[in-house]
Amino acid sequence: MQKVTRLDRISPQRADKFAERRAELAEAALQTLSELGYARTSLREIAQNSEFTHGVLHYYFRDKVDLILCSVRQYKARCVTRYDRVTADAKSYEDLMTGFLAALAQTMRDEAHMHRLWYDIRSQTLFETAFRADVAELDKSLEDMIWRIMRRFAELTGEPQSVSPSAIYAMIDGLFQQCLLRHLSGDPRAIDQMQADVRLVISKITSSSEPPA
Amino acid sequence: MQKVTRLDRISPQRADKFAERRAELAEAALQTLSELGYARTSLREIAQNSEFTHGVLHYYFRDKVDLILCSVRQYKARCVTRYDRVTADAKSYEDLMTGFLAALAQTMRDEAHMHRLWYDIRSQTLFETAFRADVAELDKSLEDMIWRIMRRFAELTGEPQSVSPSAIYAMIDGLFQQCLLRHLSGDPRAIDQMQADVRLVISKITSSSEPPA
DNA sequence: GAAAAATTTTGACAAGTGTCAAGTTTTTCT
DNA sequence: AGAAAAACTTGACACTTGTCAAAATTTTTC
Repeated sequence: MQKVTRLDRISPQRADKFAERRAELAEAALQTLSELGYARTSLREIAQNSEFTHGVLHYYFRDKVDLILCSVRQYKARCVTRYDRVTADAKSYEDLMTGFLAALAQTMRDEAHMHRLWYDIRSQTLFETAFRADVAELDKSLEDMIWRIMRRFAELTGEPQSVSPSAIYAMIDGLFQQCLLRHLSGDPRAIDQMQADVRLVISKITSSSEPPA
Repeated sequence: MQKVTRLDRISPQRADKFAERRAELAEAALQTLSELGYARTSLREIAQNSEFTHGVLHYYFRDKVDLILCSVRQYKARCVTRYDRVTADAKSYEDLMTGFLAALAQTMRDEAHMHRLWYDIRSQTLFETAFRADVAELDKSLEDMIWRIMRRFAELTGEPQSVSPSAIYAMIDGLFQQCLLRHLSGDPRAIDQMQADVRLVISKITSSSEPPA
């Protein structure tokens, strides 16, 4: 039992096994967090969503923070390429728009619980410095993801992009977050409305216009 | 001791006294929540930020949820008129813009902890149905507050508003939230950047333009 | 000023928390 | 197969949590 010096002089297959189990437990943590939220998630609850008992968590993770950080990183890996297929496939402005809006709607429907976990963790970051670095990095990755789409829009229209990547991301994120809350509150029009809003905003953003005098 | 039937047949001054203390304790709760965040705020901690001991909280509030709801409502009353002075005073587009951006910056600097509390509570709403109604109502009030400003912008330019109130609110809220995280993380350029972003976005939104073909 | 009511404190409760150490079981290696 | 290492379970610890009832205190009422 050397969970600390584990990565030294250990056969690669051993290390893989270790990492695999870590990933498995991190997955259980994600499941639990997305179900209960950060404030109500306990280690025992996480263990119950896995095949193991609560003690094993301290065999694979230093402490609770370590586990949650691992979970967040794992979450990240899955979602930062979510729209890349859309960008690659689009042949026209309307193509890209339709594809993007469809992808937004789909992830809202299928992964709403994961999204609420993300906003919960990011809010924790406003209080707890422990998660800040990782959350900032993930946030940047999401910004880049959105920016890739916006660059493609600009390519297809020929007009230059005047709004900064971080601002566009923040706005679309705001619309997405608003939709998530409505969607989880049972509003059936939430997704349609978000699609209309995002469409309009992108059209406004990607077209040049003079600011009023 | 009739904390339930209290409002019946009680002299108004008594009821006021009761409401006053409730407000006082709710204020202590706000203080604590904005300092520690929802996940780490306990009733004993709240009591320590007041002049009383923890037991008194159950004299004035049914339970923890009741207390927090009361706090949120109290928070609301203070902030939904934040920008109304700006709207009233502005004589020109640039006037309104400058005033709004200055007000945004000031509340970001002065009340950052309260803002992070708001985003924390709103995230809780994604999991807990208890706060949903109140948070939705407050969110709507904030949307109205922003809309009053945007209507004024439209008045001053003469152009009609094409983006919906909820969409504009969501976008500005997204920019504000992003700034808050950066600001609390110690980024000195966060506020300036937000001001520039908000300015650009409003100018794009309040000017008519054709969506690209 | 005594009785009654309202207010506040104190201390306890059951339940839940993160953490960890001492076992038990399983796997790996020779 | 037997020893050693790894993986996992169990049960406990010190502490915190929301809640509440009983006692102590203050305020009001007559």
